[in-house]
Amino acid sequence: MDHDRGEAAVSDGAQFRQVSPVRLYQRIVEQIEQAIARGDLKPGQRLPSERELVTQFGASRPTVREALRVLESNGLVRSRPGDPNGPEILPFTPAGLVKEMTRLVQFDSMSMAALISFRMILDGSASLLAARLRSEEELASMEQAIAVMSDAIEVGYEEFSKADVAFHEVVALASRNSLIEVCNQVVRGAVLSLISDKVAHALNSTALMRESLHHHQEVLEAIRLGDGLAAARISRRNLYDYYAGYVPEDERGPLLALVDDEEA
Amino acid sequence: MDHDRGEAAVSDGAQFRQVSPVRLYQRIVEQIEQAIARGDLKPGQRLPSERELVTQFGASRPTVREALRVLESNGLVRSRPGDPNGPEILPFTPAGLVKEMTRLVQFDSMSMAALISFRMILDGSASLLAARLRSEEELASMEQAIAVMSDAIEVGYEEFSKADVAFHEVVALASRNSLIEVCNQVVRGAVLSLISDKVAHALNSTALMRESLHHHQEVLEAIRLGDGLAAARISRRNLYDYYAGYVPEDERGPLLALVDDEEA
DNA sequence: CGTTATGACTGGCCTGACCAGTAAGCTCAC
DNA sequence: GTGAGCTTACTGGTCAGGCCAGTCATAACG
Repeated sequence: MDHDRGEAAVSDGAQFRQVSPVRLYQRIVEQIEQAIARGDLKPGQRLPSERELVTQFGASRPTVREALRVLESNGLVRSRPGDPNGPEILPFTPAGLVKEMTRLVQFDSMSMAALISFRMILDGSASLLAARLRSEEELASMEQAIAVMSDAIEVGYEEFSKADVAFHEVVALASRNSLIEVCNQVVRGAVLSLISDKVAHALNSTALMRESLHHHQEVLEAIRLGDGLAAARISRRNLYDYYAGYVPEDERGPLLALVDDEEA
Repeated sequence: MDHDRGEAAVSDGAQFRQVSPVRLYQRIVEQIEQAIARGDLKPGQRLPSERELVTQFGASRPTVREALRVLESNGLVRSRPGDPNGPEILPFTPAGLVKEMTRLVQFDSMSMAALISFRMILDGSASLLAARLRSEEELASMEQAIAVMSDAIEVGYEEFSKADVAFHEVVALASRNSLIEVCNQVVRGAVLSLISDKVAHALNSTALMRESLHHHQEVLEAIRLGDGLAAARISRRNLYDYYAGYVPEDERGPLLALVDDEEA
């Protein structure tokens, strides 16, 4: 029989944290990360050379290198062979976020419906914010993107799709929210990569491209007028019309729930 | 004089991509990442031991280790010393995303306003979808979560906050969109970790908690009635009221743009 | 039959070395 | 003096081999 003698007293007492052995390379990563976060190391500045870091940290070169590889994969520094100035501190970019988001979408096996639903939300919100926050320059960029789309219809779907993406990028930019920008970009990429094979055939018709162009013009018009709700609604409906075909019928409920905004 | 002989012909011809030397360890990372993404390696499964990987990849141990450290820092695998089964494939967690976001905000490459704005969009959309898609069970869970919040007011902010999170989790779940769920969780985590120090003092008042509870009840009521637009609007406004104080006044424009939905 | 020792693994870390680059500084011809 | 070219002292990328402290399965032991 277990009498649980002794141990009980201990477990009743102080709270112990889970102790996990911290690798040496992690310590190094932390120190450099904090130095960057504190601003002691600014983008463009250089880290000491690997061999110099070895002496400063008191670790071996492989260990220091492991730390540098981790920092590098996180987009914080970059090492170039032969560079006498040592590894460079990189400016902050959302590249890491993009990578993580992409992983999320890839590994977590999102359903097509979830992706498109999310895209409708993001693009709709971007349109709404763009309608209310856009500058004249951004509006001009959108008009220009639309013009490019219009011209691209003659060239082919390849070009048209590029111009299409460009338009959405400008709208996302005008929303003044880098998170929307990043997420939209990732989700759009994921959706496109999932249907790229089918879409080339399905949409390679000037009629469909013209219709798509028209829809985009409607969004643009709403943005021009500053009518955020309309811009969002039209934007969502466009996406639904585009992509609903790629979603099994019994999974379209969540998509429709985002379209029927006119509640009446 | 430069006559640009020869080179011109080349640069006029084929398009060359920027060539960047790919490190050996990156190749290894890619291969393992893809194997996981493809599903060849599932969470819980084990990688061969480092020495075994050395022979399989034909690289040296330091190189293989660099690859493993990168994968480990990305939360894909975990190595335990002495484990005879080799490194373990981990299930996906959004922890990396949270880290990335907080980093971006800390390094000033993303504004707090963007984070909160995004949270308003996500939570609003989740509420909207929940109002239109929720089952009776989910509605009951929400009511229960609200009840817990109500009780927690007496206990303290710690408990209240937990119940608060639980409510939002249920709403996100009811939106039937795992992307919303995860992103919402990530953004919420990032926001909380960034203001955790201030919030404990600011909100530790039963009056404020009561007000918050009341707001949540309003959202719940809208969800019960199936009024998606109202649920979304109230949800966004609540978040604004909560968090606007943490955003500099001159950056609140984008937030207000998400609140003023009643358009005249 | 339970317990304990043993040995064959594991990953963490180190030393020392070689190579292919880079760029600064030097030399030397002009 | 000044510019072009070479030398050299670095850089990071990679490797081979080794030591240590853990872990775990198994075999020997009580």
